[in-house]
Amino acid sequence: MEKTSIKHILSQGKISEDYEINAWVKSFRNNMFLAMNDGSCLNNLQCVLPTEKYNEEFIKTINIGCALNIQGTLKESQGKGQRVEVDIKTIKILGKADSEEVRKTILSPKKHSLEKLREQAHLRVRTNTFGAVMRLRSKLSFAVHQYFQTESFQYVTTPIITNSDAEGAGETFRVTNFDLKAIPKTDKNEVNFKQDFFGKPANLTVSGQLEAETYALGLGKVYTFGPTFRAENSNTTRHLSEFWMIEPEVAFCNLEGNMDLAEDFIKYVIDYVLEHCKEDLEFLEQRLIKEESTLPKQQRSEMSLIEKLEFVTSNNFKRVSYTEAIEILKRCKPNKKKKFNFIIEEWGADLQSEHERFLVEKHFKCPVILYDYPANIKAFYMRLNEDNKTVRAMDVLFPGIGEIVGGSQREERLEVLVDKMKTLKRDEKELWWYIDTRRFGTCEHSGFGLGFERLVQFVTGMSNIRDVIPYPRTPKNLDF
RNA sequence: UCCUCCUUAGCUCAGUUGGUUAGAGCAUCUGACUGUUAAUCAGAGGGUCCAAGGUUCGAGUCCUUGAGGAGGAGCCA
Repeated sequence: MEKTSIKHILSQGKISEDYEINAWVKSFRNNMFLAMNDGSCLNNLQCVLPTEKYNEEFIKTINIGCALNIQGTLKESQGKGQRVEVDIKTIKILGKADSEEVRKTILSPKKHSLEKLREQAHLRVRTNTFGAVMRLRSKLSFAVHQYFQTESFQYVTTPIITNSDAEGAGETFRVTNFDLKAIPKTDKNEVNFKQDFFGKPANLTVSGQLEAETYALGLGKVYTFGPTFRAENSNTTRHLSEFWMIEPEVAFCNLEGNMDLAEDFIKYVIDYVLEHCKEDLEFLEQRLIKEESTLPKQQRSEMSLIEKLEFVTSNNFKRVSYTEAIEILKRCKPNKKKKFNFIIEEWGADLQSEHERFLVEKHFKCPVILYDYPANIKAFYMRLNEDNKTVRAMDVLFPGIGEIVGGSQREERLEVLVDKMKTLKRDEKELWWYIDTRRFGTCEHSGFGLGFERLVQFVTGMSNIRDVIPYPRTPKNLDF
């Protein structure tokens, strides 16, 4: 007999046919009813044990958490909670789970806080919530590749170890082979990197953008999807030290095209999971409703999870220039009544998350793309506008999670780029290869970075980014 | 990194102005149960009160420091 996934049995199983499954026990009621789950889908398969055929000793070894092999016949369920169930013909215990030990873990059949589940991250994937989140994460990554591949983008893997920390995107983790107890020093008592593995300082990447740009200027349309490392001491529900980032980069494309791409891409992947992960989304939606039921009505979400996702895919993102945003913020109530911690007084102010949240959640009530920011608050590689004071930058802002995409049209003019690097004291020698591309057939090009975990957060409704990645890495946390 | 709050049984939490032997629900164990749905019913066991130091006749409770966690801010994706 061929082994079958529970997903297949529940969706396409035929009554009176025999099936074989390998799965874990989710609950065992009345010494008779086994709720089995193999991770292929949210729902369990009920398997009914003919109690008279097995002795007490054997039945006692079956516990929550056990891995079992079951063969049996599919039939209509006599009980009410499920459509079909399996009458067990043979049952084998593949892996035991001692109930005294199980009760100390989050496998024990009761409610557990998300913090407790995080402490047992190796077991939390066996819960309904994390099973749903991780299946959605998997489908979302597939949708990411599917979108770009059907749009004729080439997948590029940019280096994880880099020699540059000049990208300006954040603090880096150092990579070294040195014996930390005896670090070689120079005559001037500085670290002698010539003796390190690469012969120069090495870091984990904070962004594949600069490398991706060079590849776009050859392959035309490229995207990266890989791990990214930031050593900032950020302790928030939106930051990880190790996260996955998607960075498309397109030659012969201006900022408008970039915004179109970001919007189309996000809508595509959300549509994809709405179509392919309905069951898991419905479960997460119910979970959210239960979670919010303890809150006062004003703090509850106006839309359910699926309504929110459908709203995003069926409405245009509101595109607002930085200058327009400042005008709106200057005139808005919380600014006039000094409810903001940072009062907006004049053009040029950096927008704080309270301002972004006001625009997205209160003023426009839909995803917002802000563009054309003041040059002096943005990175060196962003293209300077004709006004000489703004750059072609854009941020996509989402309700609840803030900035989900940050991107720009890149500065393709050699002189302007080099001038900018001089002003901002960037090391031109280190980025010679990046500058070089502006010498040989330079062209208008654009791209953006999208934090994959923030996307998973938005789609699953999980409020903490640590709950949408298998093993979160954050300051002071490296437990698995 | 800054601000606020939290840390008591396997889990979630209560614990009065500092005062005998630290409680509850769930989970676990034992027993009952052939149609259960987080099964139910009866009984039992289970504690380094986060750590170190201090105040006190006496500290789960007060003070100091440290470690973790949560929320918010900054940085950002």
